Amino acid sequence: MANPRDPLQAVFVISVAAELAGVHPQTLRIYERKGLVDPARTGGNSRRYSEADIERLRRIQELTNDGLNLAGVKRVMALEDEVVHLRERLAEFERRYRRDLVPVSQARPWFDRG
Amino acid sequence: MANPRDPLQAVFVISVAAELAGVHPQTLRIYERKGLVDPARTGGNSRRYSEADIERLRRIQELTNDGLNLAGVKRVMALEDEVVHLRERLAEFERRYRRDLVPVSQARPWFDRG
DNA sequence: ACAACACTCACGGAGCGTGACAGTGT
DNA sequence: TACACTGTCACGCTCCGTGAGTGTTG
Repeated sequence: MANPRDPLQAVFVISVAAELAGVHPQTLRIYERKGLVDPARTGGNSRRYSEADIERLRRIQELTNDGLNLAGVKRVMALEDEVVHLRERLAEFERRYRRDLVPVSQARPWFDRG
Repeated sequence: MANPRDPLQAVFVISVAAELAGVHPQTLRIYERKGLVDPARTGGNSRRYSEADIERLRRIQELTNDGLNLAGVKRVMALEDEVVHLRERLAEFERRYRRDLVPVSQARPWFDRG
């Protein structure tokens, strides 16, 4: 239990999270107020960032380095999540299609032809 | 021919396009330089905006009104295009699945269950 | 008591919309 | 000639990162 490598285990205080993400600690507070990250809190109201939070912070850095402002970052990350979800559904369709329904004799199902 | 309602027919000069989109003409030149729109040009190098261009300009307005900067608008619109494309592929899968492969006796195929 | 957390405020750079200006084309 | 296009430049506003300052927590 309490494995620090668990991506959902919130272990990093703000100064460490800022260092890992390569930004000013104050910047992380700004991101939180804008709704881009939502770190856990201790009983004493201190932020604790998980490995997944750090990954998200790094993604935010990439996007801001590309010139996006925070409103754009928020919307882009939501859309990227949607794209991932749609790709997963598509892959699931294809898997089922192949496994359950395409005759073995049919070498190339329609979704492989174009 | 040359139907002005054709969404690909480039007919509006910049002042009219700006009025239709509700923005300053100079703003449209900025959008073009940033790669957000690409209006046609006449032989005399004047811009001509199509109905589709106007629609795109209105979408840009929506996004900037939501606080996005132009870099964000560009990326969001590309992602939205991708989402549309993925949804179309998904719908195509479902259509084929229903038509070709799901037995009539099977009332609810797997993709309708969750 | 000290270090690191919490929060708010102010400065500076960059992005973007708007207007002014000069030149060109119809 | 006159008007609307072309471009560039400058002003002002907002956004955002950074630092300072102060209070609180462990």
